[in-house]
Amino acid sequence: MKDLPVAFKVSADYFDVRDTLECGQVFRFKQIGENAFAVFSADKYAEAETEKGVVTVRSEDAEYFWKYFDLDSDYAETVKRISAISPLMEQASSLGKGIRILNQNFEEMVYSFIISAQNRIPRIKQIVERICLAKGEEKPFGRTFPKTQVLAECGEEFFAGVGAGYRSRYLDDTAKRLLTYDAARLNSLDSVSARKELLTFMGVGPKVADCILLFGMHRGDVFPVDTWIKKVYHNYFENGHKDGEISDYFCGLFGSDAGLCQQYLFYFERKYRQIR
DNA sequence: GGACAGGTGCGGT
DNA sequence: ACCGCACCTGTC
Repeated sequence: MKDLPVAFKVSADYFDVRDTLECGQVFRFKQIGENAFAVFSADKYAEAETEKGVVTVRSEDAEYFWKYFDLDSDYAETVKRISAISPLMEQASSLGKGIRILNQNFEEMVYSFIISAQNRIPRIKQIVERICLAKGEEKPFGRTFPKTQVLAECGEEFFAGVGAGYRSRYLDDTAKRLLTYDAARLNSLDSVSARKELLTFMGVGPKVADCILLFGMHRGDVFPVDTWIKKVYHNYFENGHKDGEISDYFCGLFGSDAGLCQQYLFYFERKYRQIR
């Protein structure tokens, strides 16, 4: 969009827009140019273009996207810390150092990651897109992600209609529950308690709960375990843990950097080691 | 055709 | 608490 004002410009040293968007934490974005991406979050919109080592973000909501892209955090410092853990972490963080953990909308993350269960990214994107097209508010840049008040009245059939499959029941149930849910109280809890609480939502298991915590509540001390991470564990960390213990194991290993380490390892395994 | 996808709920031990 | 299995829908 030409009339979109420049919100800010930042160095691309620790900010690779493509890697950040494609590492599986966000489902509403699209490539709009060779080095340009459009990003949607809740009811907000931005475009990010990278040229000569500088990322230019255009948006009406500068403050929102500054926080969204986590630009107050010093990733150089974190990468240094993670690199010191082991040669593998040094390699993984060196490859993924452009990835930033986004500050996304809590409710959008809840719905999106319920959809993500046993699903591939292109289809997750497609289902989310259909939900926005059908129930989102129309804006100059496209459609917003619908608010819970709207989703709570859609009914299970609506979600089935957009291709959510057996997750439709979970989405419907969760929307109705979020309607009267105290998210502020959830935010006040530590990550372990908040995780326990999230597990009581239909369709939210350990993996989805961790994704909501990491991407929707900015809790860096959690470690989502999916099939890729299981491969990572068995390939490089095998230490006799059962699947259900892998998340705790990595949290103990990486502490407050766990979430970012997960992203680096995920990226590493997926992009550069596509062996089985 | 069947196995699987960035898992989870459920019923059986 | 810990298994094993079915599950919408696409794709290979």
